[in-house]
Amino acid sequence: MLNIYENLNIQLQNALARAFPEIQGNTHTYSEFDPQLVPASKPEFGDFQVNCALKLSKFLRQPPRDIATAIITQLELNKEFLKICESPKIAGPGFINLTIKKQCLIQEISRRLTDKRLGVPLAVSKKNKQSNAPVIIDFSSPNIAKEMHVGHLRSTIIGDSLSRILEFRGYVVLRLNHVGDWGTQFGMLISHLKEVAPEALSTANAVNIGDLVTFYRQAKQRFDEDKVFRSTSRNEVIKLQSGDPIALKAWNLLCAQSRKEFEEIYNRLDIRLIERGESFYNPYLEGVITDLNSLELLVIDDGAKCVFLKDKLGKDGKACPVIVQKSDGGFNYSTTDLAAIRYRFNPAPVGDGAQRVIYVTDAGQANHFAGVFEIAKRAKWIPDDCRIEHVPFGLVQGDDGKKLKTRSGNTVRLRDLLDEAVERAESDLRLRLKEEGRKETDSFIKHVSSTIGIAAVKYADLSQNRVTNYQFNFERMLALQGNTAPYLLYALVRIAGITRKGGQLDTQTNNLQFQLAQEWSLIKAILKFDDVIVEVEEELLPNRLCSYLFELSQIFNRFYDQVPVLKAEEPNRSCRLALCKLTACTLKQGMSLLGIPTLERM
RNA sequence: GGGGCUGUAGCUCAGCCGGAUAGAGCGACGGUUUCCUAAACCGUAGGUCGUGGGUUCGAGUCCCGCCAGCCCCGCCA
Repeated sequence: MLNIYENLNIQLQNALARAFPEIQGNTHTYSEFDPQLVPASKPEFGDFQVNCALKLSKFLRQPPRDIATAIITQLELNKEFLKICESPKIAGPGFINLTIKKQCLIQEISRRLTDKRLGVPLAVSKKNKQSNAPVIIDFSSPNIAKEMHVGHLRSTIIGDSLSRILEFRGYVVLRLNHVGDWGTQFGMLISHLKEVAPEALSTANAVNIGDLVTFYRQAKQRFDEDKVFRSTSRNEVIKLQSGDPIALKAWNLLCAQSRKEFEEIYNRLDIRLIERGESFYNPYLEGVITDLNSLELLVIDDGAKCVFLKDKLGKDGKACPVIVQKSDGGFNYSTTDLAAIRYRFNPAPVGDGAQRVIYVTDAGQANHFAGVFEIAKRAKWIPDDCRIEHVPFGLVQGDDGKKLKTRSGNTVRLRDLLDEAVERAESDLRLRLKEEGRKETDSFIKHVSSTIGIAAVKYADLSQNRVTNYQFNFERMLALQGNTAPYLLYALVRIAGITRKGGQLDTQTNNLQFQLAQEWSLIKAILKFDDVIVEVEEELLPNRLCSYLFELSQIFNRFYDQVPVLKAEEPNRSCRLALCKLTACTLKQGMSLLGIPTLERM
């Protein structure tokens, strides 16, 4: 109901200005002009409430209820307002409760029945020239030569959903996979392989990903324990970064091997990404240093080139440094991230010309990003009308509240985690079929259980506010009831059932009419979709979309349970079918923005 | 030592620009099926919003102190 909200808001601003002209001339009272129009906190209060009378009371030196009365008087003089809204009511200490006219809601519903975007407007960029400027979402970002593990789950799922939401709003979204393909750890892997498995560095497919992981672990251990190995590794990185052909070939082979593994997971999750690893920014690293140097931001400390942060204080009360070039001449992740920021905001052809850059990484990197963003801002690499944001998320924990591990204490591989979700979904389904005496084909069972399993993993993650740690639990996410993917999928299955039993969802919409409370609450829930999408775009919190879809499903299930559709008399039958259709479209669209496909039967 | 995040029902969590009597789900307890998939629906019980101050007409929400947990803090990413 975005359009209704905006319309009402303007009417209220006008009413306020007419009722109290004295607040108009006051320069510092922008907030007093705000009618504070918000959705009603409870259904009894109507659809919207206006909270400003209480706030204005002090400024105007009048009781809140008098102020509310004056606003209402002005509103009721306005024909435009009377078309939309029932007569406003003053409640409590001075709230104004607004109820939208039923005819107006019906109009909105019939408009939506023919609107593929379900009321969600396309975003209009503030600047015309920027309308094609991409939004960059940097997410997933696994490391080459490692398998994807549970640590990549949240970034991948949340980043994908945010991408889908911004794409739906009409932005050009660049989904960048900033894979770790360039750091010191890479040098140590190559050094180690040179000794133990040189064929891996010259022959394609000589080692599989599992072996690579083992080699990586060994290399890491040597790196931590052996000084000599540490310095050969660092040399190896420098060789690579300066374009040594042998090192480059080895590197390419390792990347190709890992890429196969990643692609498999992304295909299962139905996630598209453009791989643009850290190595991509290699040609731009030097430029970062020269730029920072010419801006006089660089300080050489202990042999390393650093930028000292303004606000943050380090250990001894001194400013906190960010190292951008190590004493051995090598660059590190801060340098890469700075080069990436510069490139992403810089106009083409040597940049992406982005309007907004979003990083979906764990909350542990908050300090790092705060530092890097500060430097980029001081270097003026971020245009004033552009945004850069770190979208942090908490740890994935097990039931014990600690970082999720396997029983043997290893990190959980993402592929194993997905396998288990699907297996559990399948055994639930088979048990259910047996109990109900249903017979289904194997391909049906496979399809349904893999859809449910993956959906459950995604939904469980997305439905929680991302900033808190997330307790991973198969039973809970696959539960047949509650705020889970299966519950939402089931609501859609019920609607599909109505279609199968002869309900034509595409019925005439000229003369919609509704009487029952269950119908009206469904209507109001459907109409909130656009508000939710716009809110998620701004706040980057997909859990708000999940809550909405859950509520919509609950309200629909109540409607389905208490109100007959197919057996109703006309015109109720057609009108109810229209609501079913809109519910289905809204749920499907919402789920697809979460990256979750839906089912006809389950 | 410095910084960040978190603390809300037995459990897992929502809570939007500060607004009316703090909400869900699970679990517990009780009910509903000649009817479109009961993977559903209806009802009951359950709270000192970590804690102490402050700001405000009004604080779970903002500010300050304290307690607890997790994370980060110069050559890993």
